[in-house]
Amino acid sequence: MVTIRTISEKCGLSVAAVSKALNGRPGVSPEKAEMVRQTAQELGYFPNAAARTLKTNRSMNIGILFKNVLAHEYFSVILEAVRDTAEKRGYDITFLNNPSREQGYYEHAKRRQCDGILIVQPGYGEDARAAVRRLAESELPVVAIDDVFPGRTTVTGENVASVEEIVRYLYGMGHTRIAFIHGENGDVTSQRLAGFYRACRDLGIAVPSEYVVPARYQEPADSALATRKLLQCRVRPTCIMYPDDIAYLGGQAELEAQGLSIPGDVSCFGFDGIRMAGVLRPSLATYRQNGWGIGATATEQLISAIEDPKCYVPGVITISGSVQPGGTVKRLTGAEQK
Amino acid sequence: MVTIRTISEKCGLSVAAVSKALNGRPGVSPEKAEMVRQTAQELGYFPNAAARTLKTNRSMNIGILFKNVLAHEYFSVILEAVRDTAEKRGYDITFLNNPSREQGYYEHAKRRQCDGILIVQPGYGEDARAAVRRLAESELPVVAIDDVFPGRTTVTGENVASVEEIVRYLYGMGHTRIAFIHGENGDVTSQRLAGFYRACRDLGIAVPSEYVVPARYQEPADSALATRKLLQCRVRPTCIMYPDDIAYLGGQAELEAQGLSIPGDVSCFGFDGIRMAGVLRPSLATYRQNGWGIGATATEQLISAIEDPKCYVPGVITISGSVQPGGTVKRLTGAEQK
DNA sequence: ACAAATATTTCAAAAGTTTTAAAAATTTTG
DNA sequence: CAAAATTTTTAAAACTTTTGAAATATTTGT
Repeated sequence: MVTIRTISEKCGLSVAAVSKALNGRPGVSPEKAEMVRQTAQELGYFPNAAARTLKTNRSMNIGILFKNVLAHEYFSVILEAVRDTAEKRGYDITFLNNPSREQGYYEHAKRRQCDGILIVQPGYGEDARAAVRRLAESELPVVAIDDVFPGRTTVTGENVASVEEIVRYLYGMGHTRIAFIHGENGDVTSQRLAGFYRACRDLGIAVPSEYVVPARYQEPADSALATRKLLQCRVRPTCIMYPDDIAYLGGQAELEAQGLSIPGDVSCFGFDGIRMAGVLRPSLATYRQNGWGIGATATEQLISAIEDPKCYVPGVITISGSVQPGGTVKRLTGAEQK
Repeated sequence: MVTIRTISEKCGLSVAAVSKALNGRPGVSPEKAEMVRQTAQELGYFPNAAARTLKTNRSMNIGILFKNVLAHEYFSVILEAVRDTAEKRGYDITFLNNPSREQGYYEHAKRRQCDGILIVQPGYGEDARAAVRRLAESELPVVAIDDVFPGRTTVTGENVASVEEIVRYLYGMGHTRIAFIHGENGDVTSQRLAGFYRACRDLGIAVPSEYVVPARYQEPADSALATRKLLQCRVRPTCIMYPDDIAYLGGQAELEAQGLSIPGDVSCFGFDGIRMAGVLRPSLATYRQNGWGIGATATEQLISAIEDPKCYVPGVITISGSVQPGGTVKRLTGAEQK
């Protein structure tokens, strides 16, 4: 194995000099530094991360909580962005294991000397919840995505403004009877609901309570059921907003089963903007989340905080997306609006 | 920081004794061992991975090549399986960075002391290809998924048999005019083609050359175009097989645009069995790959090889999936078969 | 040219763990 | 009960790197 010592012998220098040269530290003459780099190259030297970590207590490693979410394209994109950003800054990423009795997230992170932690909303149960809190309350730099912890930095997609924007868009297309099928309880959902109510109020749109129906994210069956309920309203909505693009598929199936056409009879709007949306026929109008931006920003924030704790600003950073029009929303004529 | 030494002082033992006790090594009396474990627990001790790695030259870390594939559900599932399996065996996983001039996959893996490497078919370009080969030819244990390297273990989904099974299924449903839109060149595609031709020959199905059309994986637009071509055949196929489920969406759009119904006028068959397939209307008949099995098996193989090199058996391990029937395939009556 | 200042290089220690060989304590055997 | 065998414990070295202090060499000002 070729180590810093091998190089030092070959160059007739001390290991200290070699270390400094390799790290571009002052205290070694330019010629010798060049010579060292040259030799390292020839010998095929690469630094031993473990030794470096042991000595410096820095691992250039970011721990990441990421559970059961890979199947959602939104999270996949976030992960790609995290990976890409971390790589550019010279960091590796390590998945933190599911917490067990003898080792929680925090213990795992410490054992691996993680320099910081990224919490990407894991589908955690009650037990894991405690382990997450332990992490959030630790001395480690932590940045969370789509989840808020006191005193911590959070990066999240627009939730209030996005739904407002959607409602405005639909209103602009002539819709005033807008139904909203929303996801299960949580910060994200309550914010989206707030956005929905606010936009409706601002635009003077009345919202019958039966137009707001609960369902779950990523569960087409729930949305199918919710859609059926909506179709039974005395005054049928002209447009239905779904919790997300996948959930929309359930609504689509239900509408089709009832012999209704999209957007001829009912317009639809998704959320997330996954690739599939543009491929469906009719293409799904949706709100395109900037998953890449969210992942990249969170990672940048975390690394900045790692490298200079003064950079750590607790609070929520919101990354906005944009309405992506599609064939599922029909422009209503005056007559249709009634 | 609480280290092995802290424990040794508290227990009045040497650090060596503590190390042995903690690792369940012989040479320390049961009572003292218990006492050490107890104290470690109380003090909240966790071993320093860097120090351990430095000394033992084992990192309990698996390097993984994984690029640009997260957006495909098939690969997401594989990654989840890898993660889960590695975790159960006490290993962490580290993404290997994109190769740069000064650091290829191999260098990164060595720098981080990875104990073994998992190559999950990355969408690599020509330059990365060289870095992959370097890895595959290294002394490190390597297991590849869906790609073959001489002298290495490969875990892959069924490619020949799967397509044979599909054709038999379609034949059983009364189809004999079966078209195949296939993905871009590569081992996977050529195997699937081989399976297609073999099954057709065995069943006595004639395959006009115009029934086999090239496209790309995960590219609906390609498949839309290919579908249009197929519809221009003098004798129109009764069923079209697509490269994958996402690609099918392009075909679906094209057929709809031409005013043809699925499966009334044309039956369709996908590949991969992603979740969406069951949610579409009509539900997509597809071949469900056992992504979890592939990921788990590959990881098991790799870890076995790491822990006992004698376990390393070069060759291809095939994990089979299964035909998943769906609404896009119509059972043809005698008359329709013509 | 010489002391002072500056730049370069080397030395030695340290980080936390494992491992080996040797020492000490205990148990078994003749 | 002493000697031999076995078990338990200890001390020290090693793994590779970084770092601050000490030592050496070089340059500058007078």
